[in-house]
Amino acid sequence: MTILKAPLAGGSPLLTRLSRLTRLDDMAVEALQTAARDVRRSPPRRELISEGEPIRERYALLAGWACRQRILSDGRRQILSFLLPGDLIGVCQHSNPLAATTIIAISELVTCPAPVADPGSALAEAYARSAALEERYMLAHITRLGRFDARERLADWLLETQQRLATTGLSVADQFPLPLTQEMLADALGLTSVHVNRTLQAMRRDGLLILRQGMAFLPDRDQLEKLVEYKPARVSAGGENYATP
Amino acid sequence: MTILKAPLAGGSPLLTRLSRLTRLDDMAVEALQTAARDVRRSPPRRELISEGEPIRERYALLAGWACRQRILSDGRRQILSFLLPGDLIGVCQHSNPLAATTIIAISELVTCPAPVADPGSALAEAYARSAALEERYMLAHITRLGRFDARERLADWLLETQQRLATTGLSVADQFPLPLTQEMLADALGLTSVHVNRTLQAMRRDGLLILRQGMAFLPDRDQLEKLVEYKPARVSAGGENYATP
DNA sequence: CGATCGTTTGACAAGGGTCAAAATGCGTGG
DNA sequence: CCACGCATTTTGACCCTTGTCAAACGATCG
Repeated sequence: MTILKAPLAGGSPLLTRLSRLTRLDDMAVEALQTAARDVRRSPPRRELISEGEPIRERYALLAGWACRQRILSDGRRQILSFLLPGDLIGVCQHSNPLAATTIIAISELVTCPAPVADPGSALAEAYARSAALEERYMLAHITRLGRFDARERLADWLLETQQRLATTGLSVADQFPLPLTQEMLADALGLTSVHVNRTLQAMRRDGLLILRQGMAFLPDRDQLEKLVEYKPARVSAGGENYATP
Repeated sequence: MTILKAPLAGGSPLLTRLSRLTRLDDMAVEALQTAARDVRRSPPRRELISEGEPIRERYALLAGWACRQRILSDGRRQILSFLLPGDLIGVCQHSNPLAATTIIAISELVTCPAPVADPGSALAEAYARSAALEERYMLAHITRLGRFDARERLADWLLETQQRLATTGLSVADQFPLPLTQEMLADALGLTSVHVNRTLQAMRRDGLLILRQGMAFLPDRDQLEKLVEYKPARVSAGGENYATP
């Protein structure tokens, strides 16, 4: 039966991810599948949303990486978060929203419109949980930047990212694509690219990380998790992972 | 007439704040006023919500300061945000929510239950905008921690906090209560208390800040704003400040 | 008046930043 | 297939911001 494997293998990563957050009904599934047929592409560096502008469209990211960032007048940049396949872009609960941050494509992207969710629908619940998860990631990022040293920041971020990708089947056996430059990592983790470079080297020496050809592999997950007391993000009581029995 | 001054002077800071985020209808105002009659108090250090626990009750903070925090096993603490009068606590869009962080009282608190908002109501819109604002503050905090040095962190945080307090009339003429120890500031800003102390002293020497008896005063707002390119948070297009004509 | 908490100070250490250059990788076009 | 140009990674030397440790000082409170 393909039904069991579909969400992870060929299906839309959006559907896969949302169905792990709450039980989706047929209406939601159909809306998501319909939406996923109307894809569009964006090249790297394209600005999807600009800070301060009204948000017109709500997308879902189907393939590729993007990031939310803020740039200071003297050139300093902070990457606030990365957007991975299955993530929502610009989905928001109130009227006339203004974009909180600029969002730009890192790799080539495939997006589709995010279906509108009626209040009270299963889809609305999924969106709300997705937003709650996003909040977790922001809180984790604050802790990383405020209280972790360079090695801890990298370890924690790698674990989180691996896990996010695993949710949509994009990471298998602690291996996953990492299409970032060390400078982007630095801008996300509040470091300089020189220091990221040195820290990554040290981690490779210590057998915590293997990088090659844009792929990352975590050979010693336990060690990494111990280093930062890693706990996967959970958003609601007694009900996640609805997709996989 | 007291009606005009009420929201700022004696009225509930929650009502004041929400009415600045969207136009509240009579139903919303009444719900908020009714809720504000059912107050309860919490002493300093009381844990209002514990990380990972199911969220039972939704409060609004009417008086006093609280904070969201995370503590690491080796004792390091990160304060994720401060909660000020008028802020919501535990208000959340999805079912069976788990608390993302611990919330503890800093000073003695006065809280009331937060009225439930029907989907589509003015109150729901206000809650959504309030949540969006909270997101702005988190994003600002990420940038502070990732890319600002100690003086910039303090300047930016002081400006933001002053402005949040001004929204509910708790800061007048760039003066406001600051019931924090330097250690709490350090835990929020990703520094040590020793360094916060030295940075504050330097800022006082430079005429950027005056502290006495738990009050802060910003004598040179322009200078501070220039230092960090400060921009007040806005959440929606063409519609804030509904309360003050 | 001691106890306790918070602030202030000093001496020193270290993690991480800066600057600059070299090495490596990679896509493109000849 | 090679050569070139560009982006990225790597390295080295040096410096500075911030952290650490410890003690003194100051307020507040039973």
